Amino acid sequence: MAESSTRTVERALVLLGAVCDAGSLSLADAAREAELSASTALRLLRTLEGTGFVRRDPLGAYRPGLRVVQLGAQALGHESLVSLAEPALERLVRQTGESAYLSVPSHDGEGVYLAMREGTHSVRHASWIGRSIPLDGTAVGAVLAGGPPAGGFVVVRDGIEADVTAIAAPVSPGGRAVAALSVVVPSYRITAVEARRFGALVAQEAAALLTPPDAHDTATTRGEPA
Amino acid sequence: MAESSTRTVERALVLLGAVCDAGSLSLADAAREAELSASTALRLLRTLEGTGFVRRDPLGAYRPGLRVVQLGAQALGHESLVSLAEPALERLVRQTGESAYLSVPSHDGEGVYLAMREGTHSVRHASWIGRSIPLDGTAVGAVLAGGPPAGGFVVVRDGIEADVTAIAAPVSPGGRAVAALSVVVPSYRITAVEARRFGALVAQEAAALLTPPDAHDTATTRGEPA
DNA sequence: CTGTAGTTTTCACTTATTGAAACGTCCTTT
DNA sequence: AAAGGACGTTTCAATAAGTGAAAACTACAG
Repeated sequence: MAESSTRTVERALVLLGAVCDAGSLSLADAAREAELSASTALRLLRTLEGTGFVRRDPLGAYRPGLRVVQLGAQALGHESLVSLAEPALERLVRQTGESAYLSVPSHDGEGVYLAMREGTHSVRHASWIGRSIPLDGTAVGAVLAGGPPAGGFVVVRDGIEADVTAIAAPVSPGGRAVAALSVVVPSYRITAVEARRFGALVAQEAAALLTPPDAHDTATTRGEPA
Repeated sequence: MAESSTRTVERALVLLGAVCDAGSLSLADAAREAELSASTALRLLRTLEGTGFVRRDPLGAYRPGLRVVQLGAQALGHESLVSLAEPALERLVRQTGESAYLSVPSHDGEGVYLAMREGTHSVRHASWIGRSIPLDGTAVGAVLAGGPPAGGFVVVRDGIEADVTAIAAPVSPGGRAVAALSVVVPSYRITAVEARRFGALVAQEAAALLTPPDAHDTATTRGEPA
């Protein structure tokens, strides 16, 4: 039912998230962000600092530490989806000229961009890996949260971001969407017809993503040899 | 003096680190790794799970969660060093044909690879972003831990890894090494003369890395507008 | 010089974390 | 088939450990 969580740890993690989200945060700001008293926030941040998860810059502000970078990079490496998706993103960029993304549902009812490939146009959509995206009113959200879309893909013109059209398709092995491929285009550049063409491409890549039925990373599972 | 740390949080972070290092860990293994009782480990891992820092795979094993990937990717993006170093790594690969790395000292007396560029040779060194490297007996370690090397760079032939020669130079604005650039080559492929040539290249790039005297990322500092 | 905001330390309160023990389950061994 | 072992999970009493108000101290701004 409710969550059996350790409050201290939860708070520390919120703090860590706040620091990472902001990129740089003063103690007071961090405390406010996490709704903690200054003394508690200080203590927790010190712990995070001691373990390398945050560091203080010369002005005393808290910043993400190297441990975060290290663990994140490791995790990204292990994330088989990302490596699997790279070729697909590559192809989408080649075929559409636009930036292509891989995103997955996050734990808190949002989505996260896991990988991207920049488009070739000089005016392109500027987003980035690790960014959270709301599931409401976005193409990615529609395919991640909702059931399988009608034509296999979703087009959202001028959703949360004006002047931008997003085209997304679900990666759903066995029905449930575990990820989304998407292409994001400045709206002025795309017609309804072309959007459908792109949609078909995205849907095709998304469908093909997990079809090669091999066990890709069973090697590193469960402890080491003796 | 000693560290004023919250034990609970420290333990949880150790657990998180263990899971990320292993890529996949059973509860019992994680508990052993962190030297915790099973019940404590379970409770803490549940907290980490609830916040998205770890997730359980279908077999019940713990794996790094999306939050880790997200925060790590964000941090990597903010890490100005990485973006600054990209062109330098690129150039090193072009000039040497070998894999080039950016690494920084970690909090625990080790180093971490932050960025790399793969070499063009078909036989190349396989390492990866986020990997820890000992500071003893490595070229990177020598420049990160020790003072400024004699010729501006360090060559270590067959250090911890046999058959591999590493050439590293420190990025040290104002004396202290904050990072290292390095090139790693299969030993059979490189002569002493060429090693010196590479060394000069690496040293040159390392020295130039932080010279453009501009404040590169003051923009995102300290909260948002109003 | 006075006032406001931030960072840090201290300390008494008590809440929230802890780990041994017990239980059920799923394998492996005999 | 039965015994043994390892794992995941739950419970619960003991107490270790986290908490936040307040005060001290610093740094600015008016």
